[in-house]
Amino acid sequence: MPEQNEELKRAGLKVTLPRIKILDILQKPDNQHISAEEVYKILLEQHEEIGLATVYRVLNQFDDAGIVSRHHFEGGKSVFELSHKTHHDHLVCLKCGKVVEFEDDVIEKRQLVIAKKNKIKLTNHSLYLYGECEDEEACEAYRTEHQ
Amino acid sequence: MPEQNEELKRAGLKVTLPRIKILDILQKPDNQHISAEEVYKILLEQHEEIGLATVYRVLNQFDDAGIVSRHHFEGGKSVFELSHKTHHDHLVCLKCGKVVEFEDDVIEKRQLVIAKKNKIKLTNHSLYLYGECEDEEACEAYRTEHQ
DNA sequence: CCCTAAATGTAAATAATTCTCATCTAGGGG
DNA sequence: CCCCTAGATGAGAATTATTTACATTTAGGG
Repeated sequence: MPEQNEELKRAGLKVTLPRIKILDILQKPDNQHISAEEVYKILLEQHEEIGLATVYRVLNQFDDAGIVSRHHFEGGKSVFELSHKTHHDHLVCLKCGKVVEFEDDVIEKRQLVIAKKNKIKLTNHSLYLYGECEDEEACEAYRTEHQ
Repeated sequence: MPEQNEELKRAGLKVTLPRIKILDILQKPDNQHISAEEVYKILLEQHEEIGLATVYRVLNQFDDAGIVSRHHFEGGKSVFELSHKTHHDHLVCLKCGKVVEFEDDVIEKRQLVIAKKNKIKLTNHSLYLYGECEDEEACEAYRTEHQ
């Protein structure tokens, strides 16, 4: 995991246990779109003595550094995901909570057109599609599995 | 304002002073995309003795009833707007806070395609474009005017 | 190895929103 | 037109998500 340390150093952050552990958690495929609270719970399960405030602080620093990006899904709390991937938007099933990432050039281009038409220079955007899985069985299964 | 009372009755809500006053505020063109706190402040200025809890309750009821729709702009708090208009998305200037509403058929259609491709039945979506006014003077002026 | 700026843990503080509960009132039924 | 009750309200306590204060600890450059 020397690349991890590199990532922290590049961001001007000291390499500390909390940061390594949190980065570790964020890198697990299961933990995409995770909230601060959930990160904290996982740390507890790992018997790491890391405070919730530190989790929030570290996630904010990661966000500032561009290591993660923050999303506001419906329901209030923020969720985070590693941002080394290319830009993408989200499709969320409101029943089972499954999140699908997608990228659509047509939509991206239209956004630029719309912004320009309104004389605004686009800096970023958020697009969330909400719906329900067509396959109800798979949906139900996914939901129970992810508590 | 009998149409207002009608709107409340249709939603199964008793016609009460707080509801009338809040609906009144929401109908002013200046008060599009207003937060609960802001509604409360206006009520105070009008010397109406309406509690903040009531403002939240009423806005939630209006949302449930489809009278308003709720948006989560960046920055945490929810804003509300009357929803009698047709569907539209939002373009927000992060410097002056100006909000432009737009509707784009191309984007709408692409969303349906993307959802279908992922076997999800789309129920709703949120699209916010964030940027900065190209005309900096107008932007600054707008900002100072809207405190 | 040492020193300092940066990081951390704990607990208290904030912010947005919801809930509790005692009191009040809109409006349908008599 | 009055009365009664389900529904509405106000005040403040409670919750939830997040940030801050502060005393203590530690990473890592010199």
